[in-house]
Amino acid sequence: MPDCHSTSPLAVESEQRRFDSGIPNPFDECISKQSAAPTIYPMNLSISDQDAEGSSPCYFEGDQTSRLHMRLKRNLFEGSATSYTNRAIISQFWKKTTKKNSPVDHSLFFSSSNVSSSTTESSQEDRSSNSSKDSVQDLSLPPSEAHATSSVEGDRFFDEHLRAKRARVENIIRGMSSSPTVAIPSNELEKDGSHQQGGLRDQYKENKRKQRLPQQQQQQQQQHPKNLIASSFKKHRREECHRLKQQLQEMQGKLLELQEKFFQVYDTNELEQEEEEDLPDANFPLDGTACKAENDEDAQGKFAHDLSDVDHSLYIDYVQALTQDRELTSGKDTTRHQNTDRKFNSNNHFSFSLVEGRHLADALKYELSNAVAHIVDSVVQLFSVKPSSSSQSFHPFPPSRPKDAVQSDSTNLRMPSQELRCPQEPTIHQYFENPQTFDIQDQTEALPLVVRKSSQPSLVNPVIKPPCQIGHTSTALAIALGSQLPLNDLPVPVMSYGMHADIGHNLSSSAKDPASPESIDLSWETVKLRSKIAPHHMTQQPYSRFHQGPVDSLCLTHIKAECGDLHSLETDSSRVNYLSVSLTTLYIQEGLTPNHLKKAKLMFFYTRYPSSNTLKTYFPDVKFNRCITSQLIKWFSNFREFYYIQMEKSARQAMADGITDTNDLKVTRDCELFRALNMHYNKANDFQIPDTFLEVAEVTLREFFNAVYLGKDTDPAWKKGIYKVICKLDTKVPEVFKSQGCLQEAIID
DNA sequence: ATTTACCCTG
DNA sequence: CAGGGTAAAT
Repeated sequence: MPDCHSTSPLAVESEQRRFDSGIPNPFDECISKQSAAPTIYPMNLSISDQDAEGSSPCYFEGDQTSRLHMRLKRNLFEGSATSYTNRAIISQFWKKTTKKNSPVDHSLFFSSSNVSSSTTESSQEDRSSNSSKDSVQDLSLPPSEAHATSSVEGDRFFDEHLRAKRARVENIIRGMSSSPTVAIPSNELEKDGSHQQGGLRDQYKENKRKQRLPQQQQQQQQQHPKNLIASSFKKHRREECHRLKQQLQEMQGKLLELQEKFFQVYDTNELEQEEEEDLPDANFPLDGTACKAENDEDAQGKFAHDLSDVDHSLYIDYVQALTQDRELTSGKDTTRHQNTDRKFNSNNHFSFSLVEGRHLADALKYELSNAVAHIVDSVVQLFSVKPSSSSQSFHPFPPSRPKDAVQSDSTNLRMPSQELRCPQEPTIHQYFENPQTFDIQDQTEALPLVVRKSSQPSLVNPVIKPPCQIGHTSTALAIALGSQLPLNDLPVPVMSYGMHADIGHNLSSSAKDPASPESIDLSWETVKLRSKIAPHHMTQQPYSRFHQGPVDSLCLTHIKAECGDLHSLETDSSRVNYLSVSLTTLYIQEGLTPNHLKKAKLMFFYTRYPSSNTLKTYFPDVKFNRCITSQLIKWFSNFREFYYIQMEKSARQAMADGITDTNDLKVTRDCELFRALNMHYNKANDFQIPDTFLEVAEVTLREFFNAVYLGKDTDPAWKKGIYKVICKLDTKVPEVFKSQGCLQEAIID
């Protein structure tokens, strides 16, 4: 398969592209996703794709809180990375608390929200047939009564304020509930007698509503008097659902206007944002009652998407602000709390009482500490395990993940269940699945490659037990421990691949086909991209810590170059994430090893210009990516460099020796040139250099001799022609090199 | 604009 | 052997 020198680069590139396109690389897939949506989140707090999937049914059979939960989690993906940790934790907390006592949490988060309180009522009605009257009454209770368990000091300071605020909000709610266009199927709200033709409603109907509502809605409003709507809705609930939603939109619009009026103190900037949210919001909470009552799945699915994203972020911001407030003021500074409450009340449909906020803050702190403790325990457990011990003791991941990785291996890399998995894992599991095809020396030698350069692995005498005698995970652990590297110095560069692949690809996993061709070749661009991300985003990137490690150990030149500016990005905030990810990296440890280098050198006897495809064929145990490929190509480039230098030197020596006829130039196993080459490519002298290589060397030597003899060396590009000739002399590498035991077998030759 | 190869240095 | 600069190729 020799090809001329001039076309070799092209061939290499084209072959590589073909390979990349033909073989789906999970890593590349993840990279592409990541590049499309760079938000990151820690492994241990990662959210499954199912959770992120907006159409996941599990969130539609639940109550509004479940939907909100989903929306919150989705916001975690879509939001900025700056606060993802907190948000993820909050999401966890949310899930946990809503499972335990969702009704309470309803009121916890929504009790004082005019919008969501109706939702709460409806949810409770659906479940327990409680009258809305009772619910409203609950809402009317002061915080101290509504949450009798609260013992937080300083509640009294806010009772008056909160009571007044709640009273006003409830008044508005009642007014809204009694509106003729309210699409509440049940009569509870009407029965409770609390509905009034509120002056506020009329006021806004006259002043603002017509300006804000779409034309279509105004027409509908005129076409359907309140009684007609109520009756027709009862008779034809499903048929009227669409119209109902429009009416609910209208209600929502009025509600927003009421909020604006009610909290008119607040700036106009965020009001604009609210107006943008007008339409999506319109379908949400109030109509949740109607839709749930009529059991309209379509509407439910729509509603699940209609909770404004701003609500989530604002909610989280509110939680953060509330927590901060509490820590700063210890419940004494009422002004700050009031400001916080009012701010979020005005711009958000969420609302908290102080007591509720404190409950939430406490719960969040508890969950945070638990999460940290769990991670620390996992790490301690991991690194207290001895290499020879069982692997069962180390399972930083959900139990299904490694199993899944093993099962799927590299055969079906597009399985949705794998999208969250680090794409490097299959390789490790490949390793474990076929230990005989891997040389454990590869792994043990990989890390000290730079640390102790002098060590030369013996091809004939493998020292280390085959990995099949060692637990799988503990083998990986042994690799890490055997390297005698501190945790911080675990080999990094390849890991950063896995990490940044993990980091963001989930965000767009549903949006981008992982197998799409354009998503394959983006891995390296992603590395570059991430290296240029603003520091405040990088601070939470778990792999930033790794870059102080022995980067050279895995010889990933480009990563070293590209990510060099990440050295200064270590932050304590990444510690937890770093720990969790470092566990992952034990699995995805890979790279070119000294044995790979030795093998490449032996391959050089057959091919001087191997294509990337050839390299991939003959290094089946290497998880190829751009960096690995570049490294291998660079190796051969270095081989060629040395080779041609030796040739030129020998040719000049021959000319200095008075040789005039190229036929007198011979390359034998006894000559100086051969010894130099053998020393370089076959230092252990345990490989029988093929005769074809001697012939190639002889041709090369003659080419150099002729060039020098003819004085072509004055031309700066005088070697090009020689390269062109030599590249055609590549011969096929023996098949034995494809197998893992190739070194031993080849040596026997 | 990106990739690749060559060349040089350490 | 890796890193970096440069130029050529795509």
